Amino acid sequence: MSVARRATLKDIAETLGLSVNTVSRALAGKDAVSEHTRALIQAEADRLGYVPNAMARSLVVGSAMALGLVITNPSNPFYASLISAIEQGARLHGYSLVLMVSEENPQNEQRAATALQRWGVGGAIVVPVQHGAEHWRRLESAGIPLVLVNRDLPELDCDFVGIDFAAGAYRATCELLDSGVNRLLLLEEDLSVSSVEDRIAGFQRALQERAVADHAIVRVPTRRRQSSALPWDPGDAYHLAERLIGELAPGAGIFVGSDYFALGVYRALREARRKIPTDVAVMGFGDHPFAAYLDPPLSSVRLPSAEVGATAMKLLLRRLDRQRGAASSKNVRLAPTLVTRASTAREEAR
Amino acid sequence: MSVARRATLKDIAETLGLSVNTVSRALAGKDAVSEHTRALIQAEADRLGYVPNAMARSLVVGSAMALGLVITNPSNPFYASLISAIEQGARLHGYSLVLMVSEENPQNEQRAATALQRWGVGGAIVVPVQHGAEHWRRLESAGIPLVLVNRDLPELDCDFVGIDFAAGAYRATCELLDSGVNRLLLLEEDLSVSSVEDRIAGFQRALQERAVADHAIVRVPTRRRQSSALPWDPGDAYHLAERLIGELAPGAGIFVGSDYFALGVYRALREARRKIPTDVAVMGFGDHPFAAYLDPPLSSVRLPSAEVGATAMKLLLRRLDRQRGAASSKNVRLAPTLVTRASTAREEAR
DNA sequence: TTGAAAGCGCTAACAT
DNA sequence: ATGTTAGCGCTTTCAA
Repeated sequence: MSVARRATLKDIAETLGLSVNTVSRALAGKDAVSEHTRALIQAEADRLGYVPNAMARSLVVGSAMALGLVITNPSNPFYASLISAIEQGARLHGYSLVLMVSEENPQNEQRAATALQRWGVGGAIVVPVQHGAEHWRRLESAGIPLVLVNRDLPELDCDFVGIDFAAGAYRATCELLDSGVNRLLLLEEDLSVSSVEDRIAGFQRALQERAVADHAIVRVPTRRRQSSALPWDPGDAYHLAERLIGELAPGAGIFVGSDYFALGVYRALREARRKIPTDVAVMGFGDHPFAAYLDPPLSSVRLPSAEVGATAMKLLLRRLDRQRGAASSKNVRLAPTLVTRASTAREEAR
Repeated sequence: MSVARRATLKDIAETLGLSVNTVSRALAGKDAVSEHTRALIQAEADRLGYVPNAMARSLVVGSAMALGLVITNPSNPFYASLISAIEQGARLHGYSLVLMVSEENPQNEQRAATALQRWGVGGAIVVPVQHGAEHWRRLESAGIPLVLVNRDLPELDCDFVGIDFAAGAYRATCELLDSGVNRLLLLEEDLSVSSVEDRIAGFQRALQERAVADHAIVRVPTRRRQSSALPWDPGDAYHLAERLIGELAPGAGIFVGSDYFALGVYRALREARRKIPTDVAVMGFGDHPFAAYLDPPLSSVRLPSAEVGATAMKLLLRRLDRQRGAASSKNVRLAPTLVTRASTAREEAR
């Protein structure tokens, strides 16, 4: 394998007896080049397989046609589809995407911030770990616009796109109550991140409004607490549900923070021979692809993940266009949709 | 928000009355700098919040501390965990990761190849679309090592890491037969990619070895055929299974190309009041997190996705170290593991 | 131990 | 329409 040195503008210029500058302008599609020479240059560039050097270009123009994306965990389906949407947006606008993963680890996140600055990305979309924000502030004051996703950082004055988890949980809880449930359990991860807290808030608001006294919030201990960005484990919910089931009088409802937890709850109920929704209604969160195919199909809260990504990208591009436009920072919260299925069927229909 | 110009070596050098060169060496941790000046320089760098300019550096040294990852679809759980593993590997070795998504579209893939070359990545890990490889050959001859994942490109002489889908399908089929099944159905996507073809080959080999005459391969028409990188849709399998179920005498077995298809099959069987595995045994593929929690728990073929990622990264780093070491290209095929659950329980146990 | 000079590949300003 | 010059921020000779 002969490793040919990469062709440069100079190579083209020399064989054609032109100046580097002319070649640059021709290839950049600028005016002030005769059609004739342009054709010559193009031909020679093709012949040599010329590929412009992005680093040299970026060095001159001061910033790279690259954007950063910092997330906590690409394996999480929500973030996976976020990546999808954001990469697509970047690609369609001619940007490359530098992906960094924090694994929920503040130190990784700091390194990521620095790396993005090193690379001179034009801007970044970040799902922050929510432990300190100096490193992000540094980026901002270096003129690198940030868009926060999913978790806000009040210390930072930048765009934010998230999902209204509280509203989703509120509606889900109402739906459970409307279905005729008289005792409600919330199974939620034992993590202090805003998504969890917002869900709890929404849950509580619904209960207060309807003065439902009989309810409990059960925090599920999770490995995710220590080991960062692990997936939700249905087993965690299963073990907990197994123990709780005895206390569940018929007419109870269980709302879980993730469809994965619902899987565990389903199994526990199955093994205890409790019927869903007759004995216990179940409401999921996330509307994963499998939700509709469980037995019975699981009601769940659908999260507009692709929309979140697209919106974040839109906001970032807006900043990038109106260079340092003093546009005040936006705060967008997209509403989840409730998908009602048999696991929360109304009493009359049971 | 005041946009401070980014500090450079020159800034540090000037305030300290040193040469740019000395500052560079000090910050790069090289010898030939007195401890005293090194400390001074470090202090000043910290004060100014100096962050080295990766583009300038790369321009000089000729290649960037960045690697490329080109995949077809980040939303696919398999690729999601591939991203995870590869990003982690890159990070631990000081590389940044440029992510490009082809969406199974050859044109996108070509653009990705070019973009990677522009950015001067040191190497790339690629899940190719399998429609032409000239653009990849270009990268290789430019001295950018490639590692192919999941789908091989015979035209290219580079490292390959994949999963032995055929072996997985073979073992899964054997397991079904051992469980006492007398008629076998394979539900497979109507796509001509090597993963699908290999699964079919493994299936057929098992049947031939045991001289099982009663079997059929049903290709499931899928939107994925046209619209590229869509997710597997359980509904596709559901609709098909609905129609096929009439023909299934008790003792039949269904092997599906994806656990998502199994979801559809489960529903169809449920609605037809056919018991799993008593009436029909079901074997999945992929061992998604939900498989163990279905009713009955779904036997499936577990794919070592993280291992694939880690191996690919290892091979790439090997190339990167022994610069253009003429090491012959490796061809690694990792074996999937069969996870046996109730959906294929042995006859005697039924 | 430190500095001066050159140059990586490109673009931007200013000639011509 | 084309060329010249300068410089982006850094590293790499080679001298001192």
